[in-house]
Amino acid sequence: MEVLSTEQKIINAADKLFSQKGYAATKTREIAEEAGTNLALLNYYFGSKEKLYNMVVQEKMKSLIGVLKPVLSDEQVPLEEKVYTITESYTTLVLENEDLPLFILNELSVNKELFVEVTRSTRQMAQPIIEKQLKERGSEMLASDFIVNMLGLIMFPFVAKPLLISSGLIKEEFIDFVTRRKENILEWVLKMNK
Amino acid sequence: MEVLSTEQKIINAADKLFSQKGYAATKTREIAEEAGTNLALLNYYFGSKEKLYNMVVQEKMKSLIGVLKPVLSDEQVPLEEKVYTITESYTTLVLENEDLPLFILNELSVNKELFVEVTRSTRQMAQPIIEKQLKERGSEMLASDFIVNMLGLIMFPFVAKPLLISSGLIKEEFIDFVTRRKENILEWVLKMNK
DNA sequence: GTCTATAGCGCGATAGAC
DNA sequence: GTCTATCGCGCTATAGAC
Repeated sequence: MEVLSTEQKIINAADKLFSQKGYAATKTREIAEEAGTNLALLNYYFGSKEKLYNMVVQEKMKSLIGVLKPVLSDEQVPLEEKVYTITESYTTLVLENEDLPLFILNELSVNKELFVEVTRSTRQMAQPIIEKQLKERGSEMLASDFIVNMLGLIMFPFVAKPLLISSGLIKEEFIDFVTRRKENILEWVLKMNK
Repeated sequence: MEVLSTEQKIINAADKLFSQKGYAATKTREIAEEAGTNLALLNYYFGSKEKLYNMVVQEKMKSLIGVLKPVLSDEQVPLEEKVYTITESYTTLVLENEDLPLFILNELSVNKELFVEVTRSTRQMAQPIIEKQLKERGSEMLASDFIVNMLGLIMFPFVAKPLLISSGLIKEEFIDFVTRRKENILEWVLKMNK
């Protein structure tokens, strides 16, 4: 039974609420209540709502984008292994944090400059490598299509989860659904490149 | 040169701003200004911010989900044609309204009950048909995977557009990118089912 | 129908006691 | 470090003149 500091409790509460509802719709009083404390302490520790938010966003972004770069841009790792590794780690990561993809996409659509450095350098490193590896396999697919297709197959069920649920899928089935997909994505991606 | 009524100008402005920034972050004063009028008229025509919002959401949802049901659940339309038709109409629709997918997904993730009727009936009609058509082609893919894969390949580039832009893609290239993909998605989907 | 002016309230932030 | 009480701004909504 771990005891969290008030500061950490506020970060956790903010993380949860910002992820679910976005910046504008989340009230600082709600965060404080969710953390079991009060508004004054939030400002005591973080100075303002905006500073607290930026702290949460930075953390989240690192966890999501940080996975891609080293795997994609490593010339020693064959395509199959890239797809397999990224499918595994993203599915696991996002299953534990299901609001993360939509949160990041929203953040990016508002604050477009936020992650230019990370994403641009990832692309510059990875694109030529992927392109070469696709050619070696005799595929004519573009590297950008390859990456978008792979990420789409992995992530789309999570961003579209509310649609799936709304159409009748129940919560437990959703976990089964994405877990089963994990086994198929490598096969699907390879077939598309044939 | 068409002249719009004040009421219609407010709807258009609300549509634009709600889609870009969401409900909480959009101020009624902004909407009024964007529409070239004032706050009082907004309330005169629509009663409240919330009522105006609901009007916008209903419209948008119909335009997006309404495309799927008749095509997917028509037994006379073969799978190839389904993929082709949906790819064409969704790509065109969303190119003219790029914030739409993310907007709908956000709306659904907050207000989960909103579209249960449409989505549930679409699934109940379409799932058995798709399942049968997949079997006839000798594919062992599940209907749910088929639909998620197809929609993911079509829509994911749009929801991930900020990421693509952030990684270095420029605006004009994005249009080329999704237009070129349109030509390939049918082929990709068919290969996946082999 | 359209406007200006303002009511009324919820929000983020802070003062100050403990 | 933690709390209660409160300030002051900016928001939605409305009253009332034209």
